[in-house]
Amino acid sequence: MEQNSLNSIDRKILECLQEDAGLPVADIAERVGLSKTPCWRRIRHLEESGVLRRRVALLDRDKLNLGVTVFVGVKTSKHDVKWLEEFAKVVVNFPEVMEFYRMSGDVDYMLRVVVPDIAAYDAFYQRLIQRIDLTDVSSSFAMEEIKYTTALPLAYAG
Amino acid sequence: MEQNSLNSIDRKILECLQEDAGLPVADIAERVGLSKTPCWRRIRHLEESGVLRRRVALLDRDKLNLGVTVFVGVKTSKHDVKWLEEFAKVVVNFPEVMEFYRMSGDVDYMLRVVVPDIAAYDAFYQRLIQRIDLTDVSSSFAMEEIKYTTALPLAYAG
DNA sequence: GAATTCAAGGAATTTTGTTCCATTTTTTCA
DNA sequence: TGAAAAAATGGAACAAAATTCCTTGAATTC
Repeated sequence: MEQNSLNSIDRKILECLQEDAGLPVADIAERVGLSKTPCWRRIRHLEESGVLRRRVALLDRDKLNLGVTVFVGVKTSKHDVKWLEEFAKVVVNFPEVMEFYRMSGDVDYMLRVVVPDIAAYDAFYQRLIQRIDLTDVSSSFAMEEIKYTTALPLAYAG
Repeated sequence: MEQNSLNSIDRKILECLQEDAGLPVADIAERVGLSKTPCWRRIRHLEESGVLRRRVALLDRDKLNLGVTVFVGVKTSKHDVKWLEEFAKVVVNFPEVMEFYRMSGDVDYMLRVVVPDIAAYDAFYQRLIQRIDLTDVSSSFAMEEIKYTTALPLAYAG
């Protein structure tokens, strides 16, 4: 029994839901060539197994006056666990920080920060370095968002 | 009449939906202190005005074997419009590219790429440079995703 | 302060989600 | 190979949610 691996129907279902999580089950069922009951059960199974994590609303950045995206690179010499945990905790709690990664290579951490304007970014920056001691921080501003998607590339998914 | 600006109820509604787009209107209504009809109308209005763009399903990267995130910086000397459009078109069409920005400063473009493993990233990279002539490309690998959210910081929103 | 516009809420209706059960298909294993 | 078991399917019944309708209350205008 294939407990985990997705077959082509499950993949199609996920593709649909990545595009539009509000699609009625009946519509999805039709697209994937099933009737609604088995389709519904597959969706529930995908939820239970955790493949389908959640459904969220995506808002318009510009309409909400949040047009500025900044990528922040952080280099640090302090590599002790305690400092790291503190650092992570502080950063995670800023709602302006939408993504936060520990990196290999040039920078140690990378943040994607969203704010209304440069002034707000500066304010954010001040609040950040006030809470944690950061020496080497570099900020790169995005001039244009050419693509932003939450849809994972399922072509690979096995 | 305040055609655009959100009042505190609209913001609460958006906060709810950014967290869980599947929440029944009745539940949201209760949380924001309205009955379902006016709450439903506000949601529809937010949709119609485009503030609420869409509802999507978020999947589990690891469970789908897509654990590798790479940030790709591209520098280019070719700044003519034609090349740029071609470049953008090619990049956008790669499903592995989840984010794509034109940047100020050090690099001209930045991509966030999601793939199963390093080998798949290399394959992606080969396909990319095969399609467009890129000279200066740098790849940084994320070791750990500490935070990833699609929820915009609405504290600012006016 | 009356008229008008706008937002709200309860109830009815429609749509969609969910369960139930019988049937078909697939898999297992003798 | 073929019967038994397991798993998946689909239609119908049921439950829950979304959507509409209509009336009432509040705010704004002139």
